[in-house]
Amino acid sequence: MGTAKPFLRSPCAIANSLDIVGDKWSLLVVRDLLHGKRTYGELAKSPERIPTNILAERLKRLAAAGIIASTPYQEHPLRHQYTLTRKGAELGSVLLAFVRWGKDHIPGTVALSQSPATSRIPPKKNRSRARRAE
Amino acid sequence: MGTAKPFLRSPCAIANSLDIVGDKWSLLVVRDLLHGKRTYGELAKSPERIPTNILAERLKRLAAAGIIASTPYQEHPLRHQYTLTRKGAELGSVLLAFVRWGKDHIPGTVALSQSPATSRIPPKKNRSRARRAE
DNA sequence: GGCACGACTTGCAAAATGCAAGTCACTGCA
DNA sequence: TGCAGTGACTTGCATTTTGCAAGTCGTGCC
Repeated sequence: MGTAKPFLRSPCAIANSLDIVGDKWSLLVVRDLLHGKRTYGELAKSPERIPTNILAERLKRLAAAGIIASTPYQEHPLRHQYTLTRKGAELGSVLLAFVRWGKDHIPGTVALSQSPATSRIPPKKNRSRARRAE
Repeated sequence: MGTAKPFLRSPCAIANSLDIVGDKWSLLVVRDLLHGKRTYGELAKSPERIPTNILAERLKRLAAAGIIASTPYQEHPLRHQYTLTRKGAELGSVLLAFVRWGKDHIPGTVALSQSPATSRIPPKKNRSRARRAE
């Protein structure tokens, strides 16, 4: 149990943070989640068009790292909604630092302001005929 | 000229920042430079042991992105010292956000406190016999 | 003269990325 | 009733990026 943490590279907090979210996509997923997106489809439609296989893998990785939590919101086709854990939400300060730096030093970039969007899970259009046997 | 920025993925400041430093090594190099390291050898000796080919490539990339500047500090074997530009130094706030997040959420990690080290460029032991023909 | 050392390069195997399809389980409508 | 969507993923590669191990170059030093 209490086996000492192996630390992939060193005990440095920065190095270990980068081992978790140090790639081109993870923080964009966190950004979208902070902005209120919740389903796979919404995440896949972000302007950067993350490849779907990578999105699926990142969601697993981030969940394994305790940054996001996925809870099923419907049983049958089995769909989940993804939300940030506290740990994940606190990456917000890192995102904020990136936004500031980017706007200051990369001409033309903008902060995709978060539109709370109040996106609910699929409007759940009343299923006219569905209902499986049983 | 005034050609519109292509924007690799989107105009988002975060996405564009990640296109520059969004990998496992770049920010560690920036960290070391902020901590006062200046030569290739010093950077290569960091606890994470960055592979030397990757270090050489990252230095080129960061220089091309205007994050670091390399100036020769000796002619003959031709050696450079690497320093952060203002743009690079301002990544400090991003690093700081990562340190805080890492220390709060990844047990056991620490901030490799910056030792100004006052590391000068090699002590320049007076060259006893060097001096090439000519 | 020759070994050692710092600063890079080169080669190559292994892993990650990106694109295009394919699959599964419904939903919607004729 | 049946068939074309649609959302949420998987699977298959081709390409690119890592990472490890050596190799090279030009001295410094004895």
